[in-house]
Amino acid sequence: MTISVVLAEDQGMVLGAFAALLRLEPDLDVVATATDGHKALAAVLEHDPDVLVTDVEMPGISGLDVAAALRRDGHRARVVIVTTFARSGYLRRAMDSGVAGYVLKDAPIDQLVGVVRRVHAGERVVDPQLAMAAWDSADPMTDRERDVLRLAADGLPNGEIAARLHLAEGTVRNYLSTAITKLGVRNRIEAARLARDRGWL
Amino acid sequence: MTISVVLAEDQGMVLGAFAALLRLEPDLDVVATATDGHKALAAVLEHDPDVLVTDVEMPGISGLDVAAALRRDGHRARVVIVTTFARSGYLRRAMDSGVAGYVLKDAPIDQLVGVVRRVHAGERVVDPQLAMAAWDSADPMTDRERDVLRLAADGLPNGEIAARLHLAEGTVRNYLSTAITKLGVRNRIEAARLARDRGWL
DNA sequence: GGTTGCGGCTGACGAATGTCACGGTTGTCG
DNA sequence: CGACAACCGTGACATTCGTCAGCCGCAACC
Repeated sequence: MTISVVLAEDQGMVLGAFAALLRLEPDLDVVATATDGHKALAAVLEHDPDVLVTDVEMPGISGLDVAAALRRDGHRARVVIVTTFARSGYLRRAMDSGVAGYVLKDAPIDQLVGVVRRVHAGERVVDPQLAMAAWDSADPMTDRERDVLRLAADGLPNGEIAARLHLAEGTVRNYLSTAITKLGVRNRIEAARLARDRGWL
Repeated sequence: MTISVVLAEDQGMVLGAFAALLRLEPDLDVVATATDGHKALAAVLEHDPDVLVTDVEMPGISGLDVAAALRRDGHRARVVIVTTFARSGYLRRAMDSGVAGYVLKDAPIDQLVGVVRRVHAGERVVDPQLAMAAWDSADPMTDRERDVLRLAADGLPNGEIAARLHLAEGTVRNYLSTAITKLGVRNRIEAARLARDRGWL
């Protein structure tokens, strides 16, 4: 019995390479591919595959959002996330979204096929060293601090951030200040870098 | 007659997928793979391949640096750059380094094989729409402005930037100001984003 | 030789950012 | 209930950042 797979990845060349590779496995059947989150979701609904293999960072909606949507609708497809960086925040959100597997693009290629099979067999598979890292790095920021930092990271000045969030400018400064302190950095730029690297934005 | 290829790419899974794919072509022979710039350079020197296919962004030295080193030593290997983003600054540097081919990971997978063959045949191949973009987007910044912006992008405050470059703090502020004006943005954060996206840092 | 333009460099000054002390609301626990 | 802790929100104040006017050296050009 073959395992049907939908594959989503925004870089066409990588998508093509992964697809070609999975097709070499006799027990796997790549029934569709997609280059963004919306198309991935549509492809899953249309083809009802056993497994969805998806990148996190894609144009439009992310792979994590697709996983959350499938879980909400009670869809049977099991989701494997394949991503570039070991961002522990992503892993946490992935777990909350009921993702079944989490693999790094740094890993050897054989892992991908193996994880697809194990996930289809009912296991939940996470890169072990990544699972460790997720524990001791919980996001210390509050929702408001995250909102403000997200906008600050795009280069918006405080005044504009305040306008968008309907806050006083002093309030925006204060949230940024607490975020900077909590993260142990010197200014908004370093705060944004650190938070992004950890997957907290 | 087969074309011998060395393949360099830091993400193990992508490297494996590309390698597997190139090996499917009867006229291509992948003689070695590498996961960073140093290993790529060593592999080329050891195996003397016809073509080196390499990513730009890798730990240690970049693919562009490898290309420049090979050119300097007068090595016969022809270089194909495969990269994620259409950063026109990279393309410019690639051309200066004597790179023979430049492909985007967004492109379909068939292009990679095609470009390797065409490059081996003596052609110089660049994604056409990318070549257009490179023309009208020359870096308007001076060397000093670039130095300062690079450090500012890492979140260093002006005082520390000044110390590292042996400048007065006012001078640093001024370079950043001119850079911000030239790029047509509002502050250092937006300037850093824009310059990075264009490959100017 | 004059002058025109560009890049490196600087200090002064207004504008934005970061810090601090504080009040209001909500939820939890003894 | 009262005490406590956590988060949201604000204005005042010091620090940092961004802009401006200007000086120097150098190369291009008539």
